[in-house]
Amino acid sequence: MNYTISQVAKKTNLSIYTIRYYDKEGLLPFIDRENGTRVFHEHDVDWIDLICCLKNSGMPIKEIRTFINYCTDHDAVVEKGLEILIKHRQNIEQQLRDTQRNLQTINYKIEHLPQMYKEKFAVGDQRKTELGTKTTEVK
Amino acid sequence: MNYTISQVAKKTNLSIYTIRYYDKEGLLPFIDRENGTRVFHEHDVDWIDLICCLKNSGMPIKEIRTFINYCTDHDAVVEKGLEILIKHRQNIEQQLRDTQRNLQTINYKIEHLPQMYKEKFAVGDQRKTELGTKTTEVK
DNA sequence: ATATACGATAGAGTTAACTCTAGGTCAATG
DNA sequence: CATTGACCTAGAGTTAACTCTATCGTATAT
Repeated sequence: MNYTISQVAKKTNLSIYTIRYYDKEGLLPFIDRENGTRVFHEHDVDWIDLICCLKNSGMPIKEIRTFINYCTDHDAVVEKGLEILIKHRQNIEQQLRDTQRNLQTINYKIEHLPQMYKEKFAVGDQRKTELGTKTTEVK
Repeated sequence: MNYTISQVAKKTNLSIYTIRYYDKEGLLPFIDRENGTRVFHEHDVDWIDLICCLKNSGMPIKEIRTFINYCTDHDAVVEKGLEILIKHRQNIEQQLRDTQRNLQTINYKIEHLPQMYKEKFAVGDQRKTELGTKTTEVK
């Protein structure tokens, strides 16, 4: 089964612009052409899915191109490509930890926002800056 | 205890440029000045930490400004600010799921890369594209 | 035969988030 | 009193990743 660029756009949730941009940037050197028109095969979509995973997890286009080059270069082949994926997996694992920490932080901040507000911005009987709160508030 | 901009830069791992940029963008309307020079207090660093958490978890500068404006605006105050944080927490929870999915995907792709390579790029007794494997290939 | 639709390219424009440069103030030091 | 170092602003420059425009080619439908 073959696909046109607009069909692949739908399947991958990329815009047609983006797919052509990726091709221009050397991410899709394996796509066939018929009279200049791109022809996508089933397996191409698997590769594009991989590219999307790398992009979604923050790998820059240039590095994705390096990865694809390794994969299409018959000397380096899979080993070098695998090396990149395995290294990138560590990034994703780090992202996971970072996001978990962000979640903890925001939970803490949600709890403490009223107090942070009071300490810095509250007006009324107290002064506006923490000079005023220093009387009631101890660090 | 007061801090200069370069001390805050070290504490927060932001560059001096970035801190001034954030100020320019209205993220730090609460910073005091002495003869034009910024003076940072302890509580300011708490607020900058919150800003960093929001930024690290993908909130755009404009939205962070909106949040800060709510917090410094004595009419809207905490409720509106809390609303934004609570809504943003959902984004972070989504990021967590997305990252977990990315991790699964990359694990799968690491396992299957050799096969993906064979299917699309392998040479030898077979042709280079899948045209060879289907003999002629019909649309 | 012309309009419509879809494909293509080259290259310009956009956006976010910095990052840096030029030029200036001010306080302490030799 | 000149130099050094840290601060300031305005505004220009950078980078990544799109996103769009202009223009063209081809095929099908009316």
